[in-house]
Amino acid sequence: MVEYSNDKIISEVLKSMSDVTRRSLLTRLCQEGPSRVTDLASYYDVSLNAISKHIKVLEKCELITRKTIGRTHWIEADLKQIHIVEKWFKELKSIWELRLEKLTEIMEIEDD
Amino acid sequence: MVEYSNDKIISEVLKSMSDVTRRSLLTRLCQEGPSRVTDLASYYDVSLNAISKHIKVLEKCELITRKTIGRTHWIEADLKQIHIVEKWFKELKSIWELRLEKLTEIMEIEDD
DNA sequence: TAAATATTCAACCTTAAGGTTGAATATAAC
DNA sequence: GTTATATTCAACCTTAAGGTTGAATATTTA
Repeated sequence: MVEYSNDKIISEVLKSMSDVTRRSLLTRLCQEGPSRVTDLASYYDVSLNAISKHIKVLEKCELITRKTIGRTHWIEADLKQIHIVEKWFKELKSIWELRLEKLTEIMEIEDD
Repeated sequence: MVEYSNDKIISEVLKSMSDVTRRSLLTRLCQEGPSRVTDLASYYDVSLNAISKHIKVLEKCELITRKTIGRTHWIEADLKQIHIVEKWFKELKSIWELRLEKLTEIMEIEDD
């Protein structure tokens, strides 16, 4: 089996979430459910355009989805991409554990 | 209880991990255990200085620790900061779930 | 159809990120 | 003590990120 690399996606998702405004937007979307761009923007000090851009960043890495009805864009959180990151965390931890196990083995052999 | 905000730390950790070279360094450090800067750098195409900078970024948000012995700096992974991010993910998910539960309640009332 | 509303596009500015090279520092080895 | 090794510091370059403003587009309302 060829396991293709998620590197690019993970980078995008992490970077996207590293901005405090975007994390706040995600939180708000989880709380409130589907929301309009203008309504989301009303909670922040920055311009509507800035929020529109943030939303585009989140959309690009699929942390949100957009449903356009007429002139209104309904934005909704989508947490599935977070699982990819969580999976990477898990892998990293297991790599760490694996080394510790090997280390313990070696020490046991040396004890003989 | 006053819950102080982890926002800044979370942003730093996420941003730090959003770079593919830094994630690779972390992985390698988990695999190999404490490593010297020069040895780490030998695996990458970029300059030693670039790696030194990456290590400083990881160090700043405490994803690694450094123990200097003579001229050699021993770098070691430290995954505790990852828990802070995982906690944030968990919170986000529970916020999402909470809304769904409320939504279900409302629908049940409407069913009466 | 004219005016208001919702949103994006485009151009621009400032700052930070990631890279480079060359020099500086500190320690170890000869 | 001179040379080699390990690492950082400093200055610089290029590109991208996040912000702004003003105009464009699309749709709804009056």
